[in-house]
Amino acid sequence: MNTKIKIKDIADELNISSTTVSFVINGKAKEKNISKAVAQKVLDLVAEWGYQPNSLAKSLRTGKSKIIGFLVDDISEPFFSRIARLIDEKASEHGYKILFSSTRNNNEKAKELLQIFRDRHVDGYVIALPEGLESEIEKLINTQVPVVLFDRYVPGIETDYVVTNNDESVFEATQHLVNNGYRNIGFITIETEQQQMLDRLAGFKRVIEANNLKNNVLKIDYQNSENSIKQMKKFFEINQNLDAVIFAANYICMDGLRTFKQLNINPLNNIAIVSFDDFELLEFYNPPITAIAQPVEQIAENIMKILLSKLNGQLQISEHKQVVLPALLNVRSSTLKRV
Amino acid sequence: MNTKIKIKDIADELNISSTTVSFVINGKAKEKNISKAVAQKVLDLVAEWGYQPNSLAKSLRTGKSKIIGFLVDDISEPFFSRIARLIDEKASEHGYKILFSSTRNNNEKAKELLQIFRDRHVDGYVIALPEGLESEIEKLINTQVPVVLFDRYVPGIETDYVVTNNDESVFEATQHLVNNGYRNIGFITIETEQQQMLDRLAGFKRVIEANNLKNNVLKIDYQNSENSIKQMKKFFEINQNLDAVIFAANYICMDGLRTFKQLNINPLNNIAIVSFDDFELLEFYNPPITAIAQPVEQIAENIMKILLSKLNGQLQISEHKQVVLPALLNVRSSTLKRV
DNA sequence: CTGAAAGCGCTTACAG
DNA sequence: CTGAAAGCGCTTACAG
Repeated sequence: MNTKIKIKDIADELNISSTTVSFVINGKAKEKNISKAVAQKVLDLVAEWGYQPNSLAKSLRTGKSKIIGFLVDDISEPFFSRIARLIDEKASEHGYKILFSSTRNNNEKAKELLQIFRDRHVDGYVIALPEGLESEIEKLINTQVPVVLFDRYVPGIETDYVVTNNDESVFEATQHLVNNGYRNIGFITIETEQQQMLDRLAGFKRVIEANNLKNNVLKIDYQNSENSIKQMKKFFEINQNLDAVIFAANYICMDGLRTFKQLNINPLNNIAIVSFDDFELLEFYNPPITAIAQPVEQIAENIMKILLSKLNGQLQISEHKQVVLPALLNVRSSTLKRV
Repeated sequence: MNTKIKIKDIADELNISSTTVSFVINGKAKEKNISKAVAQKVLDLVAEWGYQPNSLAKSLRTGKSKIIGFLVDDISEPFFSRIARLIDEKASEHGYKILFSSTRNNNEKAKELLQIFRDRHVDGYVIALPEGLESEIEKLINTQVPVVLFDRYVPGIETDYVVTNNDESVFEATQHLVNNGYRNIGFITIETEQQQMLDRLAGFKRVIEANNLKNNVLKIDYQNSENSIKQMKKFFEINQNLDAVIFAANYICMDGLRTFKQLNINPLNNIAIVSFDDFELLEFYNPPITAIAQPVEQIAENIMKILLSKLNGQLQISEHKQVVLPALLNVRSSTLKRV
C-alpha cells in the first residue's frame, strides 16, 4: 500500500516548493501565475502517485470540514431516511459528506450532539428540530453557521427552513372527506407543541368550523406504541359514531391500524381513513388508504439548494430562505364517496 | 458566543504549560504525576469556560478521527436505516460518529466513497458490500483498518462479518410451506452473485430437491420496479399452477405484490406467500404475510462489538470474527395449511 | 512534578 | 513566476 503521500513528497520529487504544489492542486495555478510546465508536472505526478490530500490537515488549516450534520429524531423513520438519502446524493456532488445522528426524543442527547457536531467543525446543519431545543438552535445560528430546518419550523426563530404546507394539505384532505359525504370526522394527533403538528390540526379545524361539524380530536400523550393504542381504543369506544378518521403522522397511522385490528373495526365498511405521509403500506392496505404525500424530493432539493448556496457564499448567512411546499393528496378507496 | 477557547488559553490563565493542561484533560493526570491541586484547577476552569477540544486538531495529531464510515446500497431501505440507527446509538456511546453514504448500485461511486472515507481518516468501516468491489475491500483491509461487513460476506475474503443465516432461514421457510401442503413453490430472486442471495436460493433448493419438487426459480434481471414487475408477470403466466411463492428480499416482495394486484391474483385464495425481511406492510396485508425476520438488533450489536473491540485494541486487527445469526420465521395466515 | 519544543499535513500572506 | 516560513490546535517524547 502507498504509505500516505504528502505534498512535501511531491514537492521534493519535483524540486519545487510545497507552496507551488498546493497552488496547483487547488486549481490556483493560473491565479498564482504558475508556469504551465510546472503545473503539468505536478498534475502528472499527482495522478501517477495517486496523491490524495489529507482532509484532516486541510480542515484544521481552513476551518472547513466539508461535513454536514444531519440531525433527526430517528434516522430509521422512512421520511427521514428518504431525506437522508437524497441529501447525501446532493451533498456528495459538491464534496460534502453527511454525519448523522438520531436524537430519539432525548433533548439532553440532542444538545450533546449539537455540541459534538460543533467540535467536529461541521460546516452546516440539516435539522428536524426536537421540541425544547429552540434556544440551542438560536445559539447555533448565532455562530454564523448555516442551519436549515426541515419538517418543522419554529415560529420566532429567524432561520432557513423547508417544510410541507401542513395546514393547507390537511385542510384539503378534510375537505375531500366532507365532499365525499363524511360528517363525523376524527383527527388523531399527539400532544405536542411541534409546529408541523399544530398546523395539521389547524387545517383540520378550519374545515370543521366552516361546516359546523363536531370537533373530534384526540391528542395522544405519546410514550410508545402500546400506550398509544390504548388511548386510541378509548377514543374509538367513546366516539362510536365516527365515519372517518385522519391520522396526523405515519407512526400514528400505524398504531391506528393496529387499534382497528384489535377492535375488529373493518375500515373497509365502517370508517374512512386518511393518513399524513404516504408509504407503501397504505397503497397495499385493504382498502388502499388515502394519504397526504409530502414532496420528499423537493424538500431535499430545496434544503440542499439553500445550504449549498450559503456554504459557497452565494447566499448571505443572515439572509433567510423559507420554503413551504405543497403536498399531494393521493386519493384511494379508503375515502370513497359515501353512499 | 465564546470565541473558541483553546488549550493555550487555559494554560495562560493558570500560568502553567499546555502540556500539563493536555495531560489533565485527557485523564492522564495520575499517570503523569500532576499534582491534585493543579489538576483540579484545570478541571474547574475547563468546566467554567466550557472548553471543548478541537477534534480536528486532535485527529490530525493522533491520526484517529473517531468517525466510522457506513456504506450501503441505499440508506433509505428499511433494513439499512434500522441498522444505521442502532449502529449510531452504540457508536455514540463510545464517542464515535457515523459518516454514511449510499452506493446506489454504482461501483464507481462506491470506489470513490471508499477513497473519500480514507482521506477523511475514518477509523473503521461498516459495509454492505456492493458486487464487484471485492478487490477494493481487500485493499482496504490490507491497510490494517477495521472493516466489518454485514448483510453479505464475500467468500475468499478474510474479514469480519455479521450476517443472517440466509440458507438455513429460507430452508426453514420452504420446509414450512411443504409441511403445510404446498407442492408447487416458486422462488423469486434477482440475477446476482451477492452471497446472501445465493445462500437464500440454496436454502430453497435443498428443500425442493429433498422433496423431489419442481424447481420454479425466477432470477430477475433487476433494473427497476417496472421492469421487475414485467418479468414477474411473465413468470406467473408461464407458471399458472404455482401454489406458493417466496420473495427473496423486501423490494422483490413489494414488486411481487404490485404484480399480483395488476394480474388480479388474490393471495388470499390463490397462492401462499413468504417474504424475506419482515416489515410492517406484511403484518397489515390481507392476508398477513409470513416473513423471515432478520435479527436487526443482534446484527447491529455484533457489528459494533467487533468494531469497537478492534478500535480500542482489545481485538487484533488480523483476527477475524464471523458471526452468523439465526432469523425468525414469523408465520402468518398467508401460509395457512392447505385444505 | 512540570515545561519547551517538535510535529501531524496542510494553506497562504509575504517577500523576492 | 516561485519559495521560506508561520500557523491551524492539538499530543507527546524528552529534558529537567
